[in-house]
Amino acid sequence: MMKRSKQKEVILRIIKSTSSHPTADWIYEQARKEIPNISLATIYRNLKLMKDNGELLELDLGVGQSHYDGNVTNHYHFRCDKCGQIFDIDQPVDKAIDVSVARQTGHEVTHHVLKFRGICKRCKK
Amino acid sequence: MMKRSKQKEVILRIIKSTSSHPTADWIYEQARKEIPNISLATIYRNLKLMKDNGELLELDLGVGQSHYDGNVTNHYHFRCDKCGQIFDIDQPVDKAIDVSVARQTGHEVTHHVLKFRGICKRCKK
DNA sequence: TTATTTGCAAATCATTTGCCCGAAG
DNA sequence: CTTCGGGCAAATGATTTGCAAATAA
Repeated sequence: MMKRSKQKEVILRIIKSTSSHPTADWIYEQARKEIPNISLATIYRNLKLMKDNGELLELDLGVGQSHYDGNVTNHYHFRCDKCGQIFDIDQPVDKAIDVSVARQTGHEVTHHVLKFRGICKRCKK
Repeated sequence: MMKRSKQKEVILRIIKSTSSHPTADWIYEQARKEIPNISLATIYRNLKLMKDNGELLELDLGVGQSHYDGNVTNHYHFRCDKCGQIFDIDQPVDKAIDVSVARQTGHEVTHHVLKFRGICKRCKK
């Protein structure tokens, strides 16, 4: 019962075609190029729907806005403390650590979120 | 040049004497018991000051308010997706992974933040 | 037709700020 | 004294919501 709409298509296409981990705002600006009167609320509404649908990830970096990621395969991120840019980390996800923590704590561990912080290659120069 | 004040003392004492990873709001309620007319803005102002001073940590769990932790030694956390409670994870911090990511990406990695998610022991029952 | 979705504006919610007063050094 | 910290209320910024009109099924 989820209707498709032009705005949904545009939003999903924008997210799937970038690896820049954009914010809702950036997606909004891009979408406006195709649908000039699209509303920011529509962006947020659809991002949430698609997130709940497993079509994208919401990254909470703890600073300002959320970032969204069209790459739904589990992976880690690095955030530059200077320019704020987010990079994917090409490092295998360690499932064993979840098991280890579950055994140690007695909690049921479904997954973990790992974020690296520092200064990116470019800003370092 | 940081003046000491009764409110600073109270706030710091509250945080240092719990391992419940409280929110600013909870700290506010506790502080009111000792200083009834203390302001929430004062709580936030001092939490930020103390964070910048390295006296406490701010945990951003990506859901609602920030949580604060008087334990400044680097450690991991687990958040229950049902009750929202946060638990410390007694697992050694893996510094080697920072080095590995730095080598692989060329970025300067200062640290990483690792959060486990799932259902806690209590909620699981 | 009729259930969803949209755009818009107003509402939330956590956090921050401006301002003027009181307290610390 | 004189500067910094505090209380209060108003401002902010990101995200959400209510609602009537538009649109997909």
